[in-house]
Amino acid sequence: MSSRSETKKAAPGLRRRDLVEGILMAGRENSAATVLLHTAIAERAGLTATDTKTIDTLMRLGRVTAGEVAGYTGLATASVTSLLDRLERKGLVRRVRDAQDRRRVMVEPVRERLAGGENVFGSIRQGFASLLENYSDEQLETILDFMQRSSKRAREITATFTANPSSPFLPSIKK
Amino acid sequence: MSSRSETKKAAPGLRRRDLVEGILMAGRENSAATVLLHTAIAERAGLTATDTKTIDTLMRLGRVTAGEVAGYTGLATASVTSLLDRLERKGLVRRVRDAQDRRRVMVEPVRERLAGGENVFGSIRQGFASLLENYSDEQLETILDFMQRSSKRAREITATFTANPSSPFLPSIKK
DNA sequence: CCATATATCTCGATGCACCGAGATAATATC
DNA sequence: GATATTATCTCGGTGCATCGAGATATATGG
Repeated sequence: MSSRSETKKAAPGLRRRDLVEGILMAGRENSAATVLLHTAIAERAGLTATDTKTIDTLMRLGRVTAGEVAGYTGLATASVTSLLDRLERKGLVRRVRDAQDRRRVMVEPVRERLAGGENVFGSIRQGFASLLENYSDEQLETILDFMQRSSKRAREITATFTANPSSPFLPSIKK
Repeated sequence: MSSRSETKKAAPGLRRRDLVEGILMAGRENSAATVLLHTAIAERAGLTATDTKTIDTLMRLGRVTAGEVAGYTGLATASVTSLLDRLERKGLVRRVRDAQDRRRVMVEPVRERLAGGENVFGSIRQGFASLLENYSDEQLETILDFMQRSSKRAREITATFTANPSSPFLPSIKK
């Protein structure tokens, strides 16, 4: 793509400023590609953005109440009911009545269904795993460290958005 | 963070397997965080998934026709019209009649509006840029190389989905 | 137990992205 | 220069996620 100082492998010899610039650009590129991939997967499975967001949350947290789902998604409880209906009908989550407080409905992900090696996620995993063969152990450590810091930072930035509803976005967006 | 066994080459195969495993896990984590961030941004700006997808395409390709937007998004032309109406009303894209073929409408991104340093994207960039100060030049080269390969791979996988409508996804998804 | 609070669900209504079919305007073909 | 083709738009309609208000069931406190 951007063939400045067309060196072949990574980019040896680039000055640090160029490296930083390149990584930031690659980061945007990577974000866009990630979103497109997720969108394609969701579309294939007939899931809305809210559906996948909920599934991601459940995969992270395990088992939460329906009310907590409302909190995480920002939906009205009526909407959560139909959201969970959708997901349960597809076999992606399970509703379990809480034994302690039987008003509550616990929601849990059906992990076999979501992370099994025989579905898309398995083949995607394989696709990315093969990329890693090109790197030394030290390099893998660097990559791992960066990815962990990077997603932590992404979550921090996301939090500033969702927490502070009046933070600036695009200048004067018209509805 | 990774203050685990500082053994250097004790069990090379095993250690490496852990690294690979960790990176794959961090990758999922990172994907989820990225999607959440994008969703939060889009929501804040009142953009749908199709809107952001279109904007990403325009940022990549520059200027395309309305018909090409239909191709990239998979929308009917009627839907593209209202999609472009939405985006134009917000000042994010511009419609320009093609001088050569005046039936055609060229669509171009309003880059000042989308990538200016004073909006969210600028502050997000800043947030990620500061992460990079922790690494040596060699490490940055590794990170850059990996990110480039990674997004290339993501696009390849996405292509297999959109190209091959009957490839397997989740086992027996019920509508 | 009775009153009140809490968690989820049901129901009817609404908004909005999307679609198909036809209209409009410019271009290409003969 | 009549006809077919292409690119976009207009219009009416549809599906679906979401919502508010009220219903139902359970829990808690006096």
